[in-house]
Amino acid sequence: MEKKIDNSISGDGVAREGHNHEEEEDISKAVKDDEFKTVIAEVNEVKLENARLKMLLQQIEKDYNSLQTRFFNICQSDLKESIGPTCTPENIAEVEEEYSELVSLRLGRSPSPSESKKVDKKRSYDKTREDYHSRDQSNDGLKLGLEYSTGVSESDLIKPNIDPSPDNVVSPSSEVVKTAMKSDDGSVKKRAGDDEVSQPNVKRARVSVRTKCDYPTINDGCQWRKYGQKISRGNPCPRSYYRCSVAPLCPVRKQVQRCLEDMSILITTYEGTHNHSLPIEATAMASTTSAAASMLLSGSSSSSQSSKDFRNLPNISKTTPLYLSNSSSNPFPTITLDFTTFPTTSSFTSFNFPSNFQSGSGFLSNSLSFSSPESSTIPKILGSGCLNYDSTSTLPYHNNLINIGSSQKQFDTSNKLKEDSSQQALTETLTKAITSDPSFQSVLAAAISSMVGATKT
DNA sequence: CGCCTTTGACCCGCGC
DNA sequence: GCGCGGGTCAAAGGCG
Repeated sequence: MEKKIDNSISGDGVAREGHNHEEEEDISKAVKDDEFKTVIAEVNEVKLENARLKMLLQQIEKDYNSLQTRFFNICQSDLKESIGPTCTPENIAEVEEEYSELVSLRLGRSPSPSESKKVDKKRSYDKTREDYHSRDQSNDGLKLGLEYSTGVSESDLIKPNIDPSPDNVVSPSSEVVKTAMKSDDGSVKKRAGDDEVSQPNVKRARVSVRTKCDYPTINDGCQWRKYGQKISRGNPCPRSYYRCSVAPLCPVRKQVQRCLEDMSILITTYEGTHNHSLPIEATAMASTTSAAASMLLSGSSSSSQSSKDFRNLPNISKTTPLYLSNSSSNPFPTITLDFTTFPTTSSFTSFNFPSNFQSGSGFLSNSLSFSSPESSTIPKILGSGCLNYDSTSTLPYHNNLINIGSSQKQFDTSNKLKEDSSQQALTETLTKAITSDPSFQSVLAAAISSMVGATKT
């Protein structure tokens, strides 16, 4: 009896338990279903997003390809023009070779024969630098679009957002690549902080800034430590060598020298990119020089071609040489920003340096004047004040000149009539320049950032 | 004490 | 190979 009761009780109990368990299972099942549905919905959303991104990517690729085609067509048409009616295969080969040297922005460009030789020489020169050189080659070979090769980003960023980091092109070496150097006893020692300078064939851009300044050096907001001084040939004024002392491993250097023609003009040449944060007052100069160097590198040819380049540009008259831009003594592509002139009719103030940047001594810049052999690729922009762009030598910096395109048109901005009549063409050309040349965009960006920075401070 | 400038020596590339 | 010039090193000294 007891057992029956027990059984019945226990049986009831089991039945009840089973019922409860089923309910719980139902509930958990419902919850799981909900979760499953949610996950599926999320997956679907992700899929949609993915599809959208794919489409975007395809669109970008499409745009890129069309731009590439257009660019190539332009190159081809220029090529044909330069070949002229007497068009022989030899001619074509010759001109193409020349183009390959002149146009470093050329899409998919492979190094010119001379460059290849250089590279080979480099490799035989020092195997320890092979990695670096291959990187350099890759930088050299194809630089396109708005992508800046920023070694800076790998370590530390300069404050301005727009940092084209020319010297990433210039100085990926600015990271930790130390130059080996043989000492007297034959052993190999390292030169502290000599990251890029002793890379003999590395393509390095320099940005030369001409300012009217009574002080020994301009105050660009950065901290510098002098490490050497030399009296260069032909100029009684000594050249001083400074190294950035903000960060111990910063590869940036600058040379300061007075101009022989005008002792009031101070020529400051910057080299390298800061691998650390900069004080806000130093960012304007840093971004500007970076942008300028970026532009230089993206469109520069090797220095050895300067004479050939000049030959191709009879319209460009050579001006008084600067010591730092002497092709024989300066194997590096150099870009010169001339802030010694004062345009009166310009409305485009591109570089506003901090007030302590010797603005009182007449430092004011308004634009860039490009006189370049690479006219086919580097848009000639704006000038009064001036930025002279060239591979090795400083080309004439005409006040109030705008050199545009390969035709080397010159717009006298001081002449209002001409300005009005050419306004439309200028706008069109500038639009083309902005849309076609990433380097120009970088300079423009730097200029804008400088302006924004100036208004903020 | 740390940072900077000065300055002579040294290294290296290049032209002859 | 040698000389020249540019660029850098590193010891010594100054300065705050």
